[in-house]
Amino acid sequence: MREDTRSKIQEVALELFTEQGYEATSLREIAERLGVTKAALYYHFKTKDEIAASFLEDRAAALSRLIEWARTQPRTVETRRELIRRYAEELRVSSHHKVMRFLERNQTALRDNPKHEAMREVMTSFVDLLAEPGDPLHRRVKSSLAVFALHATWFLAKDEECSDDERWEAGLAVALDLVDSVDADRTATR
Amino acid sequence: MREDTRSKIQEVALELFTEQGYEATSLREIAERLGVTKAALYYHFKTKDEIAASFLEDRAAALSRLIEWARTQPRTVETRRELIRRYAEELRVSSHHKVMRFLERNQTALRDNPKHEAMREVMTSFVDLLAEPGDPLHRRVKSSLAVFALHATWFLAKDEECSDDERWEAGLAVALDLVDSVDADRTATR
DNA sequence: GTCTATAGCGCGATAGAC
DNA sequence: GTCTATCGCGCTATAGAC
Repeated sequence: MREDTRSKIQEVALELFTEQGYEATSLREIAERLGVTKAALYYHFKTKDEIAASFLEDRAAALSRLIEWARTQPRTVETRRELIRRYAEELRVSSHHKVMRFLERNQTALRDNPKHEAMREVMTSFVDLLAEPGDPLHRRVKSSLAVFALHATWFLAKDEECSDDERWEAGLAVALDLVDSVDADRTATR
Repeated sequence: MREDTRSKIQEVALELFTEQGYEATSLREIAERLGVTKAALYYHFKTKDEIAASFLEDRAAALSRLIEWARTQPRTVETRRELIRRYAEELRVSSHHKVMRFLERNQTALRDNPKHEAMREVMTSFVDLLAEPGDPLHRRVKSSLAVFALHATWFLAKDEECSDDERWEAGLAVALDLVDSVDADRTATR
């Protein structure tokens, strides 16, 4: 119950940063929500940016592990399908989708955060694994959309008349479909 | 040369809001870039929010006209394909893609701006036109991705080794492909 | 590990001269 | 239509007691 003030700060900050925006959320609000003062936050994190960096770093590391795994595999459709499945699972079981939504909604505000830059690079590597080096632009766009399809199902308005599981399944189905479609196109024009 | 101070403010504001973020851009920066003072901006716009609202309103109106046209047409694949083509053209020839990029990167900051809310609603209507009322979730996700594909080609890093025209064509090709794919799926399961 | 108190700054916005 | 000057605020961050 002592040291998890730190993780409670992260949890509340992630929620407020996402819902109200990073810049629009003051440390006073975060502190108030936790029943402490601003000064207490500064014991756990040196700056406001460092709070954001803390969860970006965590998720970038998780993504890196996934990428490392993929690099040990042959560059086939099967590997790509499995990569999509594993990433979809990561989104489902961890806070990953929350962090991605925070990122998506605060792109400019995080512009100068080094961990944001690191996260962008990892995402680029991830998307690169879904395409072949020589693929034309339209295939690479489609491959990016596969990843975006997985995110979109978490980002879309929660007022749809369906459960999180249904949303997750729909996103996965569309992503796999896109990977297959890119592969079919590649085979057809070989 | 007189009244176009107003449009110069809009132009500079749109660029800075997009590159640095809405909240991170101060009125002082906009004024300095134009060689005037903050007070001059207040002659043309009552508040900072009103500057953002001014270009959101303009593009929401353009999109509404497109939607009105589509509503006079039969709900067929051909109409949907033409709708996608017309929207792609709007993105290409006007400032529309700049405004959409600004929107995409400043979602939380614009949260309380009424014109942002209006824009969201218009975009929802637009995506709804691409799907049938009874379509399952995965088809609606795919339809949204068609629109996102058009945006993505403008939003993606400009450091790709290709021209704006090539990017535009790739986005259009992928978007039309998705519309066709949704229609094929609909026909197959009828 | 959390508190009170405050420094120091830049912001959006306004008043009123020209 | 643009200026100078200024107000009032809330923010990040720090100092130092407990």
